Amino acid sequence: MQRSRIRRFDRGEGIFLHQSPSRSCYVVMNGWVKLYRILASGDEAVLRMHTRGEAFAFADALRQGQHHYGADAASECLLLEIPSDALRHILANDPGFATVLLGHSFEQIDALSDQIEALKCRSGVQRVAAFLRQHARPRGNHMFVTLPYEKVLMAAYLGIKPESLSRALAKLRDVGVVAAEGGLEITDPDALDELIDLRGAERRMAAS
Amino acid sequence: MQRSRIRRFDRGEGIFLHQSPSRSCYVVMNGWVKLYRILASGDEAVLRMHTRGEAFAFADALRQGQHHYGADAASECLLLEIPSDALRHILANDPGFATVLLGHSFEQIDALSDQIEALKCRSGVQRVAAFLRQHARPRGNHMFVTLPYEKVLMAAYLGIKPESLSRALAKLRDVGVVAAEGGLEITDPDALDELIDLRGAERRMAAS
DNA sequence: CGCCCTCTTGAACCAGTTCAAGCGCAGTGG
DNA sequence: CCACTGCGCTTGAACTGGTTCAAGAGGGCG
Repeated sequence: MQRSRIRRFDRGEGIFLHQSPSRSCYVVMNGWVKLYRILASGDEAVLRMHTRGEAFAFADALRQGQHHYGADAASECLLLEIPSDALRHILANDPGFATVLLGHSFEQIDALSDQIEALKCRSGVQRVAAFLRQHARPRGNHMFVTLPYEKVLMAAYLGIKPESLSRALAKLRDVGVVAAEGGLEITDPDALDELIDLRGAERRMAAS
Repeated sequence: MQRSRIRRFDRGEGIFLHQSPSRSCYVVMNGWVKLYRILASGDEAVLRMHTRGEAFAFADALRQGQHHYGADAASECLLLEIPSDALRHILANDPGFATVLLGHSFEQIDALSDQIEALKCRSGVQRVAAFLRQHARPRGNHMFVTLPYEKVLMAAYLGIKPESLSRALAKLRDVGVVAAEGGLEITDPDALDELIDLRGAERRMAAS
């Protein structure tokens, strides 16, 4: 573990590139990291966002190949950088470590499955609403969301354009999502939950 | 391993339900299996399709909780059913087995990431095209796709409605995808690849 | 034959994109 | 001190991709 080190990244700084050789894996100590791919078309697909306590690039490190995605700092952040061979060394010597990694992989799979579920079945507004619910924390006697990063990035993560995100948030004002000092306040969480579970036909009914 | 057994399922038959207690995991010997969730809205999200040689529900089996998704036979299929505690027993006694499971998990993560990439950046037609390329096999001096299951299911997997899939395939006829005995023939794979990598603005140019 | 099931097609409609303009604000330089 | 610029975000209007609803074609089967 003494071979690992803490590194600081500025907002927007690259951590590693897609298809670069994998030399390390990372644990987020602070801030946000974006995992993404640039397609042949030039579009960027944001695969995952990671924050404090979460790990990434473990799979790439263990397989000793290239990174399966790129990683950028989405905000200023601190990362624990673990060299790939150090990781493999731990895995070979500590039998319990494989189980820890397995557990971690399973959580990733769950998170990705949730995303796919949302992309296939929910509208943009619903995905935004779900995103807000997920990031909402109690504050005083209301729920409060501190937007974790810029809206351009949030939109990319949700699979919509920034303009659509802007319009989605405008619509959510009717359901008690109001701009507040440094974020958004959710005055009626139940209404938000209800909106998230609406199916297509019901959405139109509700809009009228 | 003598505690495992081979089971046969008919097309459409349920294998296990979402949130039912996890008692076994499976390896597909033959046929296709659909992993899905039913949302509160009533919509169905198809998360993954698995075929010969692929495994599923391992994560659920090891975590000893409930299934994180439902599973149905998409076609008639043969599955190797492994009881959860047998799996845990192997994991505890065979140190190399954890590595195998890890590798398997990483492949799942890659597959899910690819899906997210497609859903966030590609149009419906492009996803259909990519699906066909992925399933195309050489046959004579052409590429040929045997459609693996009904189009309703294929559409759900691709995150579009059956009608849209039908129209997408109609559009792809212009790019050399022609109906043939028992499937589709791809006369110009390069054209298909090109279409897959087109970005929004270029798509409209090409359409004219 | 009639029935069901899968798939296709058409027309109206809606969600999200695109392009363009405009606002508020921080940083810069005259 | 204030114009100027760049950036993040919002808003409007036109447009497109995909959905919805409804109708119909074709095949398999009792």
